[in-house]
This record gives sequence, C-alpha cells and structure tokens, in this order.
Amino acid sequence: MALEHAILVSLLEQPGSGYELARRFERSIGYFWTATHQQIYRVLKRMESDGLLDVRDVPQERRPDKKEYSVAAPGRAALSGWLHEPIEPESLRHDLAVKIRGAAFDDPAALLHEVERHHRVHSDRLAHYLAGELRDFTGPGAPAPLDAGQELQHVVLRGGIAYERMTVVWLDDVLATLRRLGATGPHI
Amino acid sequence: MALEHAILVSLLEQPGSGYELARRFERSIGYFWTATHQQIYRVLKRMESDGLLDVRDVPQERRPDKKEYSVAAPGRAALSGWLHEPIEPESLRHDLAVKIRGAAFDDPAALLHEVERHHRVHSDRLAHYLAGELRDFTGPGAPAPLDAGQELQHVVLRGGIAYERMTVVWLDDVLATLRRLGATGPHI
DNA sequence: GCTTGCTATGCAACCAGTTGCATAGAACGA
DNA sequence: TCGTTCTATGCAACTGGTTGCATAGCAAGC
Repeated sequence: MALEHAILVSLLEQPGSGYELARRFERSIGYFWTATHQQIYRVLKRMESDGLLDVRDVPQERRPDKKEYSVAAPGRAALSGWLHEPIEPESLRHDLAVKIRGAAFDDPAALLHEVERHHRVHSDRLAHYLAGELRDFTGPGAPAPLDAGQELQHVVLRGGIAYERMTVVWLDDVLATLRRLGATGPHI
Repeated sequence: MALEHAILVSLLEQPGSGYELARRFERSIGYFWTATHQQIYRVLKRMESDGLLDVRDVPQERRPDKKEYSVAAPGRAALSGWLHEPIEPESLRHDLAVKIRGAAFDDPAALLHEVERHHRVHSDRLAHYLAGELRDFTGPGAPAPLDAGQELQHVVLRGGIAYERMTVVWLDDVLATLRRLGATGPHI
C-alpha cells in the first residue's frame, strides 16, 4: 500500500492537514501518485490509530479549524522498513493504448479528437512541470546548492518531465498513424 | 473497467481461452494492461453471462480441454460505444518515485541496488519489445504492407518502446544522483 | 516412483480505490 | 439576497484487483 508511504514522505517533507495533503497530491506528489481526499482522510485516520502519525488540532481564523498531522517515530520506522524492501517494477495501465488497438475494429479516424485531447493534457502537464523546475530548482530564485532532499525531488521531477515529453512525442506518432489510416482507406 | 475492453480487443484480434488470454496479458497486451488469470476468468464468466461473449468447448488431446471465447455482437457494440466515449488521461502510480523521494529521510545509497534492479528489468523489457518489433513489423519476415490492425499494434508497441527507453535513461539519471549524494556526504 | 512443470479452470477472502453524498463556516460577486 | 467557491472533514456503498488456495491431467526428467 504505497499511499501510506507517499503520505509519510509528504508529511516528513512538511507536516499538514488532510486537506493540504489532498492539494499536494494534485500537484507535486501527484506527479507520481494520485489520491482523492476521501482516500486520504481514511488512511490518515487509520495511520493515526496505528500510531504512525501524531495529530494536533490547529484553530484557524477566517476558516475552519484543521488537524495537522506529523510523522511519529513508528511512522518513520515503517517508512524506513519499506525503503529497504524490494518492490515490483510497475507495469503500465494505459486505457488509451487499449483504445488505439481497438480502433482497428471501429473507425480509426473517430479517435482523432480523443488523442488530440490527451495530447493537450500532456502538453499542459509538461509546461507545468517545466515551470515548476525553473521555479524550484534551475531558475535564479532557486536555492543553490540543493540539499539531498531537493536533489531527490528534482530527479523525480525530471522523471515526470521525461515521461510527459515522451508521451507528447508518442501521441504525435499516434496522430500521424491515425491520419494516415484515415486517408488511405476504410477500416476492417 | 478497461479490463473488459482489453479482453474484447484481444478476442477480436484472436479468439482464445482464459489461459491463452492470461499469457497474452503477460506479453503483448501486457505492454499496457496487466491482469492475473483469476481476474480474467472471473471477468470472462461475467461477460459471457452478460451476452458479450460466446463460448465453445474445445476438447484437446494431450492436455486438458479448454473453453474458447469469442466476441458476440453485443460485445462488439459495447467496445464501439466505449471507443466513442472520452476517457481521463491516466496518471502515474510510481512506487519507485515515492521511494526515491523518501530516501532523503533514510540512506540514499541504500536504494542503489533497488534502482539497479529496476534498471535491469526495464532494459530487458526494452530488448524484448525491440525483438518483437523486428519480428512482427520491421524485420524481413514481417508482412508488408501492414493492414490497419497491424499499424495500430505497431504504434502501440512503439509507445511501449519509447516508455522503456525513457525509463532506462531516467534510471541512469537516478543512479548518478544517488551516487553523487552518497559520495558527497551524509543524509538528513 | 517421485518431483517438477505446464496446461487449464476456479473459489473465497481481502484490500485499495472510486463514487456519491453530506455538513458547515466564511468570502465573494452578481 | 442568492448562488458559487474555497477551506475543511467525513460516511457509505460499491467495484476492481490482489492473494492464497485448490484441483486435475499429462509430460519430462531423475
């Protein structure tokens, strides 16, 4: 269950509430792990009752109070244990690829709009990541030299950038292929 | 539920038994979707009772009999309907990236073996995909010209190749970063 | 004769994650 | 004043997927 571990890493980097975690999962952590707020609240509750996390009620002005979570010693130990366990290299779950192969049994050209939409989303993500890299790591306002944590965050972000760049190039290839098939003849 | 659709695509490309599907999911379809045999048998049963698939008992010599599934008309219609629906661009679920960020709170150098192992797995997958491409699409024994279905299978395979190639390059980057951190000083 | 491995199918229990819904105070704009 | 958005938390029901286990025939090798 890697959500637990992703939460431990995120809370070690910076303690925060469930709501704040959910927003982080839409941004930086979300580069490589996603979670909804429901899932996060549930797991936080379980982790706290398991003694992995500490909670602190934080009254706030002009907005609802929040519960700030931080990592307790057993949480840190649990993360460390996980880090020393081997994990399976992940495999893809790529719906769009299923669709592309399925298009052979339908109209390939009908997929064009869908693929173009995915192309836009991945281009946007790439631009977003590149802006983040400039802001946090390579731009003039970035800290230099980076500490170990920042170096590791940067190399993970470079992975996200490489993934989005690769995906955009591949989707160009897919679009060209679909157009070629649509132009040269009917489908099966 | 994309497993249903992946099964429909696979059975349209070639009818087969649950066991054969499971092996395909370890190979070509598994480039972009994974499933265990238990999951496949269960879904096949449901799809058949929903009328999406036809079954045929096939007695075999020298090995147990099998049930050969093929796509019925409603199954084809269901696939077509899904192809015309938009889907969400997928997001990553990358455990290793969580580990890498987590290494800041442990010993970065301890991750080296793990990352090297992943590097080997992805290098092997890349070699495997490239061999498949040569065999089925670009080598001397490959059909030419390709039909629409083969063109689409090829473009999906090119996606898998691009993914593995990108991953191998990124893991080189990760290894260099971990070694640099291990060499220059202690962790947090 | 025994073990190992391959083909072939399946059940049962569990777990992670999604979807839909609910609540509630405060700010903000039409 | 009314609807919308943002912060903040949560429950309940469901679904998709994993894990562990079971069965059974046949082939190959020791």
